[in-house]
Amino acid sequence: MTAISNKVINRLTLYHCLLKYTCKGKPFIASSEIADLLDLDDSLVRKDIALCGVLGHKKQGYVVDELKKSIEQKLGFSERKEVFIIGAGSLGTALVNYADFKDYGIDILALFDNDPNKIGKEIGGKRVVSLEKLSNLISRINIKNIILTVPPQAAQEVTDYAVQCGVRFIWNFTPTVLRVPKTVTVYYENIVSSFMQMQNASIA
Amino acid sequence: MTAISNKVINRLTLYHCLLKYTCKGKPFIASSEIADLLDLDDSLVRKDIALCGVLGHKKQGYVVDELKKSIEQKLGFSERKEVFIIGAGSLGTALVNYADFKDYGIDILALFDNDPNKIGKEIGGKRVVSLEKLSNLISRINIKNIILTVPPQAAQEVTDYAVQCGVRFIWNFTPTVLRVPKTVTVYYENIVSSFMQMQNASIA
DNA sequence: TGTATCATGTGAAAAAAATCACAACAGAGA
DNA sequence: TCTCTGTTGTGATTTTTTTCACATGATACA
Ligand SMILES: NC(=O)c1ccc[n+]([C@@H]2O[C@H](COP(=O)([O-])OP(=O)(O)OC[C@H]3O[C@@H](n4cnc5c(N)ncnc54)[C@H](O)[C@@H]3O)[C@@H](O)[C@H]2O)c1
Ligand SMILES: NC(=O)c1ccc[n+]([C@@H]2O[C@H](COP(=O)([O-])OP(=O)(O)OC[C@H]3O[C@@H](n4cnc5c(N)ncnc54)[C@H](O)[C@@H]3O)[C@@H](O)[C@H]2O)c1
Repeated sequence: MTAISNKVINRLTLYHCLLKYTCKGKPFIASSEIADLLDLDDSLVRKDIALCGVLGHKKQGYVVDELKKSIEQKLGFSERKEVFIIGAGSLGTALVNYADFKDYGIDILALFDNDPNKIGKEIGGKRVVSLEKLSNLISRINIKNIILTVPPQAAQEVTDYAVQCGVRFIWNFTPTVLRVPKTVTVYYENIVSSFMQMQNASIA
Repeated sequence: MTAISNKVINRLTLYHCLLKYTCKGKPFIASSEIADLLDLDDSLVRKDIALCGVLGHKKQGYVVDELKKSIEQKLGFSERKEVFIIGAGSLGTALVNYADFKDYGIDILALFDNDPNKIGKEIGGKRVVSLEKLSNLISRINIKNIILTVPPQAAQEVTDYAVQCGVRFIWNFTPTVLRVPKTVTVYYENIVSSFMQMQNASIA
C-alpha cells in the first residue's frame, strides 16, 4: 500500500463528490467525463482511479457505484474519526452544522470555548464545554484531532494547551502559523489562498 | 510578469499570515525561520520570496514589513474584490463574519437566499436579498465573484442562474461538481479533502 | 580596521506530477 | 459473425516543483 499524494487525495474527493451528486442514477462513467467536468486530463483521472484498484470496462467506463465505494475505502471515509472543535463561534457553529461530515466519517463530539455565556449550551446538537475540561476529556476518550476556530490572537495559546493535552492533529482554520512539536501535524485551512488561486486562474 | 503557480500562492499567503501574526514587532526574518515553522526547505522559501521581488539582507534576513507588503502587492490583497454570497445559512453567515477578509481586499456586498424568512434581514451587517434580484444587481454593479453556500441539491440550479446573470468566478463551498461554460471558473473549496490530507500526513 | 560568520541568491540535480501516445480489446451495431 | 469504435491501462516523455550545494558578500564583533 503505497502512500498517496495530497494532490491525488484532493482529486479523489472531487471525483467522489461528482459520483455522489452529479452522477446519481448513472451506472457507468468514463474517465473523459470526469476529466471534462473537472478540467483535467483523462489519463490523469485513469491513473488516479487505478490507485484505488478499480478496473474500468472498455467502451463503458467505470461502474459508478464501485468506483465511489473504492474511493471511500481508499481514503478511509468509513473509518470513524472523532474530533473536537475549539472555538464555538460563527465558524465553529457552521462546521458542527455541516451535514456531510458524517459521510466522510468525521464525527464532531463537542465544542470547547472559554465564553461563560456559551458553555453548557448546545450548538447543532453538540455540547459546548469549558476549554479547561479538554485535558480531562482527552484522557478519558482518546481524541487525536481538533478543529481550531478561535480568534487568531488566541490560536497559539490554545494550541499549546491542546498539544499538552495530547492532541496530534490540528485542523487550523485561523489565519495564523502555529509553533508545534514535530510530533504534531498542523493542517492550514488557508481559505483566502483558495480565493487568490481562483482569481489567478483568469490570468494564467 | 510571469504567472505564479497555485502552490506558490498558497505558500505566500501562509508566509503572510506568519508575518502578520507570528512576527509582529520583529524587524527581520530569515528564510530558515519561515521554513522551520512551515516545515519547508529554506531555499524554497527564498525562491518564493524572490518571485515577489524582495531582496534580503545577508546575516539578517528579510525586512518583515517590506516582505509583508510585497506579498500583499504580488497577490493583489489591496485590490478590492467584490463578492456576493449565495446561500445565507450557517456557512454563509460564518463567511460574512470573517473579519480578516477585508485585509485581503475581499468585500462581501450582500447575501442572496430564497428563504422568505431570511430575505430582508441583515447578517453580519449585510443585507439578505432574494435570489431573483441577483440578475438586476449584477448588471447594476458589475460583480464577477460569488461564494456558493447553498445546499448541494440546489448547487447546479443556482449556478446555472448565476452564470446566466454574468458571474465569472464561483467559489464553491458545496460538495458538488458544477457544470459551467469554459468562460467561468469554479474553485472547489474541498474542505473534507483537507482533513484527509492531514490524516495522511501521519502515514506518509 | 580586519576577519569570520551566516544568510542570501541561484544554478544544477533530483524528484514528482502531468501529459502524450498508443496498444489492447470489450462491446455496439451491421 | 464480423468489423469498427471508443475507452481503458500504461509505458515514455515532458513539464513542474523541490532539493541540493555553494559562491557571494554584508554584517557583527574582536
Ligand atoms: N468566519 C469564517 O468564515 C472564517 C473563515 C476563515 C477563518 N476564520 C477564522 O476562524 C476563527 C474563528 O472565526 P469566527 O468567525 O468563528 O470567530 P468568532 O469570534 O465568532 O468565534 C471565536 C470563538 O472562540 C472563542 N474563544 C476566544 N478565545 C478563546 C480561548 N482562549 N479559548 C477558547 N475559546 C476561545 C470565542 O468565545 C468565540 O466563541 C478566527 O481565527 C477566524 O479568523 C473564520
Ligand atoms: N456548514 C459548513 O461548515 C460547511 C462546510 C463545508 C461545506 N458546506 C456546504 O455549504 C453549503 C451550505 O452549508 P450550510 O451549513 O450553510 O447550509 P444551510 O442549510 O445552513 O444554508 C443553506 C442556505 O441556502 C439557502 N438556499 C437553499 N436553496 C436555495 C436556493 N435555491 N437559492 C438560494 N438560496 C437557497 C437556504 O435557505 C439556506 O439559507 C452546503 O452545500 C454544505 O454542504 C458547509
